[in-house]
Amino acid sequence: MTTVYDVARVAGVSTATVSRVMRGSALVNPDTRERVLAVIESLGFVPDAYAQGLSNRRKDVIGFAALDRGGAEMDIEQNSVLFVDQIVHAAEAVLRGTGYSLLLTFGSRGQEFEQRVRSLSGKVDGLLMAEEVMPVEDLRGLAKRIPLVVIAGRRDESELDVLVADNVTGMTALVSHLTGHHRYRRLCFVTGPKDAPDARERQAAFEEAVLAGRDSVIEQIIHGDFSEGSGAAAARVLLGRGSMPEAIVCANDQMAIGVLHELQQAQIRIPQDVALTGFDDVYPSRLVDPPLTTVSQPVRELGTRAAQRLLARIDQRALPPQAQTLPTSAVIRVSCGCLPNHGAH
Amino acid sequence: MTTVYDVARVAGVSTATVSRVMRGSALVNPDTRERVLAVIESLGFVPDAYAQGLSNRRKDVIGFAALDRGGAEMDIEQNSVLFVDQIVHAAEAVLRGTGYSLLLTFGSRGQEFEQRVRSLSGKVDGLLMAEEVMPVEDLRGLAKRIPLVVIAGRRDESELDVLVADNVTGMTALVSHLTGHHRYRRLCFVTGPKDAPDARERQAAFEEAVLAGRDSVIEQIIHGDFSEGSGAAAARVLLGRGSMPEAIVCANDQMAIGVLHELQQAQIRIPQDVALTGFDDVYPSRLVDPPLTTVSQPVRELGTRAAQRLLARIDQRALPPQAQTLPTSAVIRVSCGCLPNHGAH
DNA sequence: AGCGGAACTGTAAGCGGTTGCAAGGCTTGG
DNA sequence: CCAAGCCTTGCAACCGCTTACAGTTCCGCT
Repeated sequence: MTTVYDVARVAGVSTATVSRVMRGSALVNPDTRERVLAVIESLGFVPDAYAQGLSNRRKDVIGFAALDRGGAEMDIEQNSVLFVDQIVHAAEAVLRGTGYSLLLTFGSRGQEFEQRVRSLSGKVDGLLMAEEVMPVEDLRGLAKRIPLVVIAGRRDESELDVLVADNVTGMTALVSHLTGHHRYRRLCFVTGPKDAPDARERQAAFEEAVLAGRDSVIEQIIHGDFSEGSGAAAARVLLGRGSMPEAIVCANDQMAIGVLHELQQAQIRIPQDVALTGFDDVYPSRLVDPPLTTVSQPVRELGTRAAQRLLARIDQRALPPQAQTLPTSAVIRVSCGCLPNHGAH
Repeated sequence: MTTVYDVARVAGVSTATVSRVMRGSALVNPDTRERVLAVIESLGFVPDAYAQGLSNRRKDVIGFAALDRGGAEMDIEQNSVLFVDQIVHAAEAVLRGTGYSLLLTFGSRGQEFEQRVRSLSGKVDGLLMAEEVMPVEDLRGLAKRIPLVVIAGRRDESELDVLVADNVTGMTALVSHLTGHHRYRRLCFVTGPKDAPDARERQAAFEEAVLAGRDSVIEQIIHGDFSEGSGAAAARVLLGRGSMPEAIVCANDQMAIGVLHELQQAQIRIPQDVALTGFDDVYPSRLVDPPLTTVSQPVRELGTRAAQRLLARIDQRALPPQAQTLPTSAVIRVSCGCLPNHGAH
């Protein structure tokens, strides 16, 4: 690997001068600059970012840690990767302009992953964390040492920068569409994993909204884990009961898609026999037949704002922690029993 | 930020000892070790990875550069992100076990992006590059300085490690299904971007396969760019002609989905009025109605192998360059005119 | 008692950049 | 002709960690 020393030697100058040229300092004679640039070019010199980082006390790297539900072997369809990936792309787009790059780690909760995140924190200037990657107390500890922004973590965190989507209003609107507009009375809910704050919030909002309806009831709560497979399993539970509720509300789209396929396989028609809804409004939700009624989250916006907030905090570590809540809204398509074109595609 | 010096001072030892404890060296007195560990714990010390990297001459980071067709504002549906994201996840899963993490950069071809990749190369031990991120000559130059593995780049590269899917056999099988089994005669093709080697290969294979059929003809080639929108545009071109071909073959699934929606909007039925196929077998392709006949690529496998190959090369820089070709296969669903359950879902 | 060696620990020299400070060369003005 | 001052450049310290090498200390033996 060629270093500044090599360049300096070949160009017949000191390393200080090479460094000045690299960084575009004004105090270098134009002729010298040219000479050094030529050598850099011919040697294909690229400065070692680690040495620079050590000297500059900044690494120009942002870490991104997220849960990878399902482990290494998961396929895209079994997973909520779409959500995470959109956030990654959004964050990367923000950082791109600023010279930072994104360092990824995925994992599933546990010692090993926490260890990985810890060591990651030595490689970066700041950390973006999606969902509840680790216990809150550890999170607080981390935040003391390094700028940290949490995405879709628990809302009630006053000591951390958090970005969340407002699950409540979206879910409330959705349920009131089901119980009000459609007059469905008997509803089921398919939950997400217990360690996902979003999942818990959606469930709570669902329960509250149903109870708020005059005569609607929660017929059953079925546990899922955000995966399509767990949606299919939930459908099988329903099938096993012999009777369908009037509407099935899922904590995310992937599970709704799992439910959809499993029920259709069993000749149950959606929405004629039972209404079905999701949450997230991921890309595939509008592609399935019938198109899924769901709640749209500003996913990219979440990523964008999180990245911006992190940059701000890196700039100014003393910023008071702030929780930003982004709005969600029900998007009515067909699976709830509405006619096509009501508001779709 | 706390450093080894802080730890050493508090623990009353030298930095060398702290370092030994951190790295689990055997030559430290158990009592001393305990004491140092306690201090590390209480100070929340995490070693600066950059200083470690400088000293160890390894960074434990792998770079990943990919094209981000559509720019910063693209949404997931307008983009081939699904493909890239799957590769990222697969590669990350391989690296995870080895202590490496993945440093991402996306961009669209051009000076600025190449510059970004160059500087990225100073931050990593090796580079994974998806598609034709930069001109081949620059790629060769890069590869001289740093271990590099190209995914889905051009095949004919004997000086680089390359991983490609065998577009030809998949496309050939697909076309012969269309012209043989279904006896379609008049086919159209929607191309991908010119700078994507995969797109070029698929087109060439398509043309060759059609010409190989006795009486089938290429009715029209329509230019697309892998985005769903460009598929819709292609459909509009067809609609504008007044007549449909018998089959529309798209260079990827996203464009096929765009075509599908646009044609259905115009009351054209798939596959009754015109057959349609995609390429890649991304997750949504089985969700659309009708399910898309397409060609399945071992995307995750591509990412996995690329990462493994890169690790091997980092271990042993002198390895002779190698091109690995992974098989693809036609997956027959409904959009080609076959009945459901032929081989689907 | 004196010595060899094992077990620990400390000293200090890098790793490859950056940058404050000082020095050398020139220009300019008195 | 000399001093002052600007422009360039080099010297060397430092960023935080690792590790070769050089002590210390403490045993066990002879």
